[in-house]
Amino acid sequence: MDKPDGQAERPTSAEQGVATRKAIVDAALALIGEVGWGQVTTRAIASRAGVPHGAVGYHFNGKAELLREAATAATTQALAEPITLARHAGSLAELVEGTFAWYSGGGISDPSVALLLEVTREAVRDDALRESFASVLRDYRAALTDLVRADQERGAVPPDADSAGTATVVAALMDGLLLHLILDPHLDIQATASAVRTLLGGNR
Amino acid sequence: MDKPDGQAERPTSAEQGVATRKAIVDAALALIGEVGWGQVTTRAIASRAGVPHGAVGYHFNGKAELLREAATAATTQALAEPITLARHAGSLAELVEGTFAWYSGGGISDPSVALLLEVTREAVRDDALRESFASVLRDYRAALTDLVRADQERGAVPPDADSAGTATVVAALMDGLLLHLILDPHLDIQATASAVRTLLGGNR
Amino acid sequence: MDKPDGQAERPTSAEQGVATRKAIVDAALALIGEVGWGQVTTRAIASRAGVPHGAVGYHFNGKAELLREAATAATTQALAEPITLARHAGSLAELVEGTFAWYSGGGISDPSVALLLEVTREAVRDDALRESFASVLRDYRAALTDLVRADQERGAVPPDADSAGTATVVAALMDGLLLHLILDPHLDIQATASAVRTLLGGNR
Amino acid sequence: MDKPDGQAERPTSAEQGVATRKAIVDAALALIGEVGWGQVTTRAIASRAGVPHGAVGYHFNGKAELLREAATAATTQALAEPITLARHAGSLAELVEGTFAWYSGGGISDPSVALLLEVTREAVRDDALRESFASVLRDYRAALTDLVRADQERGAVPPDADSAGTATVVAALMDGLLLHLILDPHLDIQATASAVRTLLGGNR
DNA sequence: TATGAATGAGTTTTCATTCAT
DNA sequence: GATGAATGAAAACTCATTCAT
Repeated sequence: MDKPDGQAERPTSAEQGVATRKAIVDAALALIGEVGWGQVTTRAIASRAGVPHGAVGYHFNGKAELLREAATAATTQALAEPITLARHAGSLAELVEGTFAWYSGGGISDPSVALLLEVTREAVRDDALRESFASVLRDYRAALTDLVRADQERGAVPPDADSAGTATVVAALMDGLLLHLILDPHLDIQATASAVRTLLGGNR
Repeated sequence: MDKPDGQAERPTSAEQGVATRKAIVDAALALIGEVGWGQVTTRAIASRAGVPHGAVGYHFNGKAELLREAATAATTQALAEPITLARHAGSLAELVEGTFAWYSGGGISDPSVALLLEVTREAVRDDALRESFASVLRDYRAALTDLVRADQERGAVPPDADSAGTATVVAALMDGLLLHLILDPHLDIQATASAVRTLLGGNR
Repeated sequence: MDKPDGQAERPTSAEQGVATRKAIVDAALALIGEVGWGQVTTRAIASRAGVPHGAVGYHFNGKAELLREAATAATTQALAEPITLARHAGSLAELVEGTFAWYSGGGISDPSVALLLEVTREAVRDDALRESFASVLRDYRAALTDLVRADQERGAVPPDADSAGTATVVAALMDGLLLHLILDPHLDIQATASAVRTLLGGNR
Repeated sequence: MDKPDGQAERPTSAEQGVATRKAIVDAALALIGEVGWGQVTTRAIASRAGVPHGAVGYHFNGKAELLREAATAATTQALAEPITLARHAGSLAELVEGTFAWYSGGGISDPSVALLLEVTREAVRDDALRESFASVLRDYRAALTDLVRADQERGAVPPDADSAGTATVVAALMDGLLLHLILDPHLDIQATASAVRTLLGGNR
């Protein structure tokens, strides 16, 4: 702990190390999203992070380890908000509407979207990364499952529907739509939203 | 001295050139799927295609042009079968069931899945590639839209649902599910299929 | 010989070969001046000449031989006009004034200037090329020497001056000035011309 | 632990870097003169400089930048001695005689002559290089102009001659002669020197 | 005779990693 | 602990030349 008198002007060596590590990871994440995983260089990371080039090799055992650590952190960070939203949503319909609103408002341009696509691509060939990403996704689907169950108790979702399966359907639908939007920005979101309302609402 | 019977024993120089080009593109596609877009090297492509290294530079203006040409061809090829299936399916339900069966049967391991993910990632930063991919996707959604309309006439899909929107929903759902399956192979496909049946069937 | 009836529509194979050779040499010369000796490629030559790429290798034993042949022709061509002018000039003063006028009129931008500089540079390391260039220069200086002698008889140049040496001085002066003009286009030509007049005229 | 007496036995990292840079530039200059600008390769430079190949790319942003930096330094270095000689010469005649003596003694074979010719050729297509070369040449002509003025006060050069123009004439004459000597080593220097003496001396 | 596809040697450039200070 | 200069492996690209047709 810092001296209780508040004299914390000079950070300790250890604190400095932690700050440098974080700066490097943050810079790596930003660059992955901007230029793509394969185009990220250690020099660019150091430059973006404002740390000397040697610091990258000093704090991480090679670029691969750094990127993996960054990517693992990224999935958790990027899904933290969606998970929180799912946990606090009043109903599936509310969550879905909110997501559509975000898409319509240009959410596709969010840096985290490109970043997550990069991480997904990388996860195909990196089991550790995939498992870590899958774990976060399971948390997300779990939150959705709870929401589905609440909706079922309320009668908004058919009681005979598999709750986990329904959660997966909703998650897959929204993520798949994001994918199509990335590739075709002119896709008609409103018509899609309307169709979703009809399908989900048709059960009532 | 071409025999008039049309039996061209030896390929002409031009024919050989076309064959070499194709071999290079095919090798590039295989490698993109196997090792990832960024890890593909011209040497590896040449080696895989069984042509000398210089041939790559001779037939294409640099690696970028080669990969883009290959990727453009790939999207068309990879979606040709799904589009055909959609055009010949008797109903949306039949198509969806077939897709689920393919997923259950290990379809995720199909090389074209990894390839399409690579191309998608690349398309984010390459407008020409994205537009070409988007065009194929529009064809795919158009086939699905026709199927939705047929189902609506038959009463299997609510007549008030937006047909194009519904087609997008189905496409996004299946592609998003593929994405989740890539990241989490243990995901319960059956429960998801069941939920989809309930949701789609609930309209009846 | 062509048929006396004038039926020369189709050039003979030999004539075609000569024409192709010339087209290649001309294209090579143009390119040397434009992009520099070392940047000239056989493909660019063929393209500029409007002949198939294979024709270059067919008509010349390699690029080096082609460029040397072209360069040899170039020196003769480029100095043909100055030599003619020297042979027909009424006096040294007239020739010098004409040269200054050409310099003032933008003669430095003439493609042959850049070409001759390229050839000179190359001649340093190619004895055959240097000897051929030197031979043309000797012709040029010989024409100037005759002019000096005529001036001496007329009393415009001191009779005790070495005529060949004076010719060399004049040639070197004009060429050296060209060199300085290439490097420093803002050089004051008029002041230089004035000084030359004073020096040459001072003998009277 | 640097000794306070200033005797730095081991060069610091930064000092070493400067030395490496210089070694590379020097090697580049030597090679330009020996094999010609276009034939210089980074491998050859590294080899000649005794540094690893990668060092070239590390210290310079590409071959072009390296050669330009080297060439800029070369012009200054190569003209440093002529400029000094001009500034300390007692008269124009003395300087000219000294130059002729140098030419007669084989000065044309001096590596810097070939190097300057290479740089001149390159300067035609590189404005920055040309301007840097032109600047040095202006210094040279300025030194000659001062010499001409001194000669005019002494009566060795006509008072009505434009001093700057006369300086340019002398510089152009000597450089042009060098050019002719490069191309025709058998040129009679003595006759030329004699003619120059007559012309310059004729003013008296 | 003439073509242009094919080849492979050689060059520049990039960059993660290492290591002396 | 920290730095940044240095290294060398690997990649893409260029291009003169060759050769089958």
